Amino acid sequence: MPSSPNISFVLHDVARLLRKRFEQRSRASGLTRAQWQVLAYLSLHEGIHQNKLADLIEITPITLARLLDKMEASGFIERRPDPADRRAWLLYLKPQAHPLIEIMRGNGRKTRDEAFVGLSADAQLHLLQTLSLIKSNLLAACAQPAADREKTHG
Amino acid sequence: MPSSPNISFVLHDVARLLRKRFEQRSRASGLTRAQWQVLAYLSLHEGIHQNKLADLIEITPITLARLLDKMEASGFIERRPDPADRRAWLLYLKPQAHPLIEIMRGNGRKTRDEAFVGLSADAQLHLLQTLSLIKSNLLAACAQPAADREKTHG
DNA sequence: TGATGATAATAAGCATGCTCACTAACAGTC
DNA sequence: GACTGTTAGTGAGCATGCTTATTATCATCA
Repeated sequence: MPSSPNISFVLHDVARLLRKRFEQRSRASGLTRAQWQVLAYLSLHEGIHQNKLADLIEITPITLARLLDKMEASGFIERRPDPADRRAWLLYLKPQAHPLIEIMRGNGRKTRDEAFVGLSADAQLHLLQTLSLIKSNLLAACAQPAADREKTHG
Repeated sequence: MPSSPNISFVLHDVARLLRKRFEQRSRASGLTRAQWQVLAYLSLHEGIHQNKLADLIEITPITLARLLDKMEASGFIERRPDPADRRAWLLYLKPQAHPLIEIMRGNGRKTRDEAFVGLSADAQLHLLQTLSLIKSNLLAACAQPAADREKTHG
């Protein structure tokens, strides 16, 4: 990066490359990385509302809705009306999604194995903890007004 | 993440949140994170070809071309014909881009400060080195055929 | 000089993420 | 029962990234 390599830019690059590699590997399955993430969370929370699932994944409800549209069309998931609330849907996996879960989990593992060559298990754990800390810092920051004129002179 | 939080997903989340926070802060400037990255690299390599700049940033040439279209329309950069090659452009900053560089650098610094609360300078350096290693692993991996059927049974 | 292949840039089309705006339904309250 | 505010989901439109394909030009070799 400019002057010294900027940690934010490198982090972005790593995220982009992880996605790219995962999708190179998963092209045949019909699932993208984002869709796989939805499936992974949903498999642990069947019957959830779109809203709550979006909260879990930490994306906006509309972003999730678009993903679900595609996954429903592909036959991976199912929206059932919520008998208690006519506005809402309950989300379920379709049977054909189940075998994919193991395959995609394997693809994720292979991709991580490639990415983490030269990193000990300890180093990986440490990285995960560091990233989790940064994530919670950012979640807190994003919730604040922010504004770009906070002590611009300081 | 499913079972144990998955390091790839967390990494993705962090990248997304970094971008989101940076753009919350920079909305007034007219530059997005990606455009700022282009500007930052370009400021160190004026007169470069689009091709070479895309290589530096490690995005595809078409992705860069779209960014440059917008930045040219906004008056931040300039494409000049290469007298030695009628296919190519030479890229230059426009004068009004220069003051933005310092502002955006400040925004980046503020965003990182928020993100890295609780991380020592040593820890940040360590993180940068770890991410750089992962990035080079992934760059190498992405260049390989990959295929999703490499010892699926193993 | 003319064919062959490589290279610079762009076009088309998809995926994922956002903000902002909207509809429909719910939950209270008067 | 009507009014108000909140909530679930979606539509429109933008930004960034990719793959694949196309055009124009260059570079080489016969």
